[in-house]
Amino acid sequence: MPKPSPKSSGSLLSLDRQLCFAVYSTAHAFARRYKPLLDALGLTYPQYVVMLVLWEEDGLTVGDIGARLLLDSATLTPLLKRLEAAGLLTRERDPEDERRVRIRLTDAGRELRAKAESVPRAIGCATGLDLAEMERLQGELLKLRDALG
Amino acid sequence: MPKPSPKSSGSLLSLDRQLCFAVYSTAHAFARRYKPLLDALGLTYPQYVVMLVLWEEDGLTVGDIGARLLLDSATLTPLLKRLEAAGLLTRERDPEDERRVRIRLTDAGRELRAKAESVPRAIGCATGLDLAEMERLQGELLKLRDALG
DNA sequence: CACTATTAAATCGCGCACGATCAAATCGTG
DNA sequence: CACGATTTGATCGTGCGCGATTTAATAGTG
Repeated sequence: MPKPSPKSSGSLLSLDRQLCFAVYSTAHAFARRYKPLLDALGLTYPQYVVMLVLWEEDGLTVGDIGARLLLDSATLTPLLKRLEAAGLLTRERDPEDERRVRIRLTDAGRELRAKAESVPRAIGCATGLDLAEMERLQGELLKLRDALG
Repeated sequence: MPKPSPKSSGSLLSLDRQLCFAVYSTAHAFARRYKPLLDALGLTYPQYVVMLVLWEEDGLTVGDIGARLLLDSATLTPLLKRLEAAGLLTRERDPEDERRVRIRLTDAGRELRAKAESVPRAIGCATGLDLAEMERLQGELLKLRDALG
C-alpha cells in the first residue's frame, strides 16, 4: 500500500495546499491593513503604489509606471485621472513624442510624501516580522513572481 | 556620520522595500498563470477557489464559503449566481433557517473536478519550487496573513 | 516620399472586492 | 407573546485589473 503523505490529507486540489490561495488571501489581508492608513492620505492601495513610484522618480510616462508595477494603461489611465482630479499630479503629452503622456507630481503630490512616511513602519509592526525576515520573504516572493511571469 | 544601510539605498518608502508590493504583484502573476488553464474550465480564479471549497465540502451556506475564503456576500452572491447560470451549482434557501442559502454542486459541477485535477501540478511546475519549498513558503504566508488579520 | 508596421495611450466590457445599507428571518428577554 | 437586537444574504456604488479594440503618432521600408 502507498505510504500516506505526512501532511494535509486531501488531494492536490485541496484549498489548504494551494500556494496561490495563500498569496491571494495575504494580498487581501495587506489591503485591509493598509486601508485605514491610506484613507488618512486619501489614497487607495494601487494609488499609493503609483505615488511610491513617482516619489522615487518624477516625470515618468504611463508606460514607465506600468513597467515598474506590471500594470497596463487600461488600469493606469483611469487611476491617474483620479489622482489628477485629486490634485496630486498632472498628465500631459510629451512634446518630444506625442504618443507618450508624462506624469508629474504637483506640490500637493510631493507634500503628501511626508504624511506617507509613517505608513511602512506601521505596517511592518503589524506583520510581526523583523526587517531581515521581511526582506528574505520579499526576496522569495519576487523570485517566485519572476518564475511565474 | 550614520552608517549606510547595506542593502537598498532608498528610504522605507521605496517600492523595492515593500513586502506588500511583492505579495500584491505575485498574486497578479499567479492570476495570469492560472488564466489559460482556468479558461479551459470556464472559470475565473475566484470562481475556481469557490469550486475548490465545494469539492471539499458540498452544501455549505454563503457565509460558510465566505468564512473559508475571507470574502463577504457582496462578492460571493454575484459570483455564485454566475456559477449557477453556468450550471455548476444550485442556490436555495435552507428550510431550517430561511436566512441561509445553501450552495450545492450539480452533476456538472462535480464532473468539472476531474478536469481541474491537472491544474495544481501545472502551476506547481511553473513556480520552479519543489513541494517542500512551496509548503514552507505557504506556511509563512498564512502566518503573515493571520498576523495581519 | 508614400505606405505599412509598430508603439503609446485611451476606451469598453466584465468580473472581482469591499464599504455601506437594506430586508427578512430568527433569537432573546421581559 | 411582543418587540428590539442580531444574523444572513442581497443590493448599490466605487475602484481596480485585464482582454480586446481603437486612435493617434512615430518609425521603418521600398
